[in-house]
Amino acid sequence: MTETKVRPTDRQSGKQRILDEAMKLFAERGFDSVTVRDIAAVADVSVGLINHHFGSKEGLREAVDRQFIEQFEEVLQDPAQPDGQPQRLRDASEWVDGWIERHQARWPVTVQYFRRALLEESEWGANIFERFYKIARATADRMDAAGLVRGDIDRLWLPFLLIYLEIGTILLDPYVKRLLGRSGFEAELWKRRHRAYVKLIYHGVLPRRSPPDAASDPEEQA
Amino acid sequence: MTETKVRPTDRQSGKQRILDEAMKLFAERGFDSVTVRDIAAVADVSVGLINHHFGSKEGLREAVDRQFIEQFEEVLQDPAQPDGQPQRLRDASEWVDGWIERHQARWPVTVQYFRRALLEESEWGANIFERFYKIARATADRMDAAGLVRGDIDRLWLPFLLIYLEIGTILLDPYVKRLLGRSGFEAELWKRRHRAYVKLIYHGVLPRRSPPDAASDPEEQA
DNA sequence: CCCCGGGCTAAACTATTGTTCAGCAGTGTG
DNA sequence: CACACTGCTGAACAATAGTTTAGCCCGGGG
Repeated sequence: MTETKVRPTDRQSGKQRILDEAMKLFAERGFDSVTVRDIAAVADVSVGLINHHFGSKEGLREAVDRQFIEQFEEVLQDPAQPDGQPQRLRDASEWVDGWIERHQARWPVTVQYFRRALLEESEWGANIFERFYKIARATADRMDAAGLVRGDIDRLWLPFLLIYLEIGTILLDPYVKRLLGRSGFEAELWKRRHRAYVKLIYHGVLPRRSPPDAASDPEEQA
Repeated sequence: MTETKVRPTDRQSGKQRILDEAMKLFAERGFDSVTVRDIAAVADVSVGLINHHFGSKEGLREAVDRQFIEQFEEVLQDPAQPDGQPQRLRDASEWVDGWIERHQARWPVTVQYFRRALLEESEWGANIFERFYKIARATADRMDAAGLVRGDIDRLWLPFLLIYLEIGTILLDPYVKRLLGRSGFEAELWKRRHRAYVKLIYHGVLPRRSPPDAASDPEEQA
């Protein structure tokens, strides 16, 4: 056996390893599908240590959630956006995208964890969604106040549609990956997506003037 | 005990009840979080019957998946859209929305199950996503051919953005429900959302002419 | 009438999984 | 040197959950 074990001093504490590996596993497979023995194995600690530090598996979940939220909060106060809310939609989406990029660069697992939290409808997942909503809503309101939103646009749904575009990207990325062969979060693809996103929201897809052989407004076509 | 038991002849077979109740529970809590005893309890059968009919819990999952796909396929061949692909985006989204409405009206669980399927990244969930993609892609291509898509629109991302809007609605509905107090799939809200969705895609949110006190193109603002 | 077979039950059985606990190794302190 | 403290181990334990099995009920032939 050529053990490639790192010497104790070189690696973080067992407690931290448990936290990190548990987060990975929960993100990949979901809480119930992961056993404490799985975690102990990849974290290279004994099963007992988990309960020693966290009391129970449920306690571990809470600790992992806490760690995630901590990182998340930290990033929400990102210095790139210091004074309150962004002024324009573009800023907002850039801000959100930037968040994802930074978040993902440092903790690829976190995006996955976020995905699971939303889909599993945890209480704090709902809180995070609500924060997204508030940001989207505030942005839409501000654009509106600046006269950047047409009168016939539905004020109720606009913020949600913005969120769907943003979060849909996160939730469905695994499938995009299958189709495109690579993640939509790879730098190049991701920036391209961002531009498409901003353009769609501002201008829609229709040509400014009527196309050659189509009625002026396809919505009104028979 | 005033047992309100339905007489055997009045209700469907135990096998079918297991199938239906398992689908509900899997949809709500996910496969691993549901025990065979949970299922047996709500289906009002003995634990043994599950393995009797399906061999194992895994066999039950496959049967439930099969039933879901069956219903799903059935609906994909919906007579409302008999001859091939829709011609215009509006038709496509109406078709998809209509699908959801009918699907949800008859099997509210199905939407939830779909949601879970996407989360758990099952093989057939990926297939369904791919079908969504093909529909969205074909629609975008057809609009493009009809000259309804501006030249500067990103052809790669457009179909995905359409999907994000559609599927985001499904995946995030639980949270919308919390914020709005009711599901985005309630008839009135849902139609409103649909109009907002179509309008956003066609025209974006910007006024056609420059607003009073804003530059003509906010993207080019400093 | 007997017997067969399918649908079904309930208890027993087994494997898995969360939890507990007695104790070991290293470190620092009086 | 004794002592305590912390991080940690791993076997044992208990609860949970999937599976197996002997057998009941009942309707339909032979």
